[in-house]
Amino acid sequence: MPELPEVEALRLGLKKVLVNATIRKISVSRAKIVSSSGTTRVDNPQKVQDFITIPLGQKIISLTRRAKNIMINLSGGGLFLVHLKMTGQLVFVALTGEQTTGGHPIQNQDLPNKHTYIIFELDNGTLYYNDVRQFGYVLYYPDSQTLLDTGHFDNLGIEPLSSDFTLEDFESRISQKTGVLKTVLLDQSVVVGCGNIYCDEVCFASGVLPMRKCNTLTKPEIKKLYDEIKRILPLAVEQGGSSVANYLLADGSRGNYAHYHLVYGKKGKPCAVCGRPLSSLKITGRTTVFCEHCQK
DNA sequence: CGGAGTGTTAGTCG
DNA sequence: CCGACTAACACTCC
Repeated sequence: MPELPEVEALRLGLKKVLVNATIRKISVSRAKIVSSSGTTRVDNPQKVQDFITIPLGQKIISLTRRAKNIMINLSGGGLFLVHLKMTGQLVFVALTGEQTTGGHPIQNQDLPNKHTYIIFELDNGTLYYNDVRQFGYVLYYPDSQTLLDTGHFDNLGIEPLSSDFTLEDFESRISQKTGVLKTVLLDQSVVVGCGNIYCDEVCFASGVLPMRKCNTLTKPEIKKLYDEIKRILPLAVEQGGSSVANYLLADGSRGNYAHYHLVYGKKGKPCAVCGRPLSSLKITGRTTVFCEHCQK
């Protein structure tokens, strides 16, 4: 269930092993995964047919990312768009047996397994797409313009890891908003990349309560939120990256997260700063954890 | 066993 | 334009 740092760490890990690999064979065992995105999911035999035939013989030339989407770009100009949603995983098993993975926390399990829906056989190994809840998708587009024309990226906000993400930009975006902070941070049309974990972590690190209305935030509070987004997300990419590289070293089902979370999943546990028990509340239907004492 | 909850996000409705 | 809610689906935890 990856947020931006996990997706970026996965991209960086896979980039090392996938670039220059040639696609030999593709199998799809659940048509809707490659047929359509969104909530109305329809099997489309023609899309499956194109997906498993057009890319054959092509090389993977690069892996890029927009928000939580990974693009696998092919030598023929086409590309795969991957969104892992809640439980998607990509696992690459090299011919040497070494594994590179990321996304949903990996269980020790056979590959392929009952949640494997796509298998890409490459000249240097095999790439598996697994997805327990099947919300994610891997779509093939003949070129990047066709992807843009779908409007898939139209409502995405600024990339927090890019140099375009400036304090001025963040301030102008957030101060216009009337909603509560957590909801706005979760809203991918403002700043992309924060999901339920990083929203809570950023709010805690910034000393700001997640239920604050955005238009009541002071300039120093906005600056602090901005600084913490710029600090925490790249830090998490690094930490994710260190264990994405080789999953045999990862500590089982908990995966690579949790080591450095200060509030997520810690309701009732002592605050890392003041020791008082952390509180919890639903905001926009999402469990939110915070410290009543340390966050204002 | 039953119901709630899960790192996402599109779509719908008032 | 908003916010609230739902759906897509499988599994785990009380």
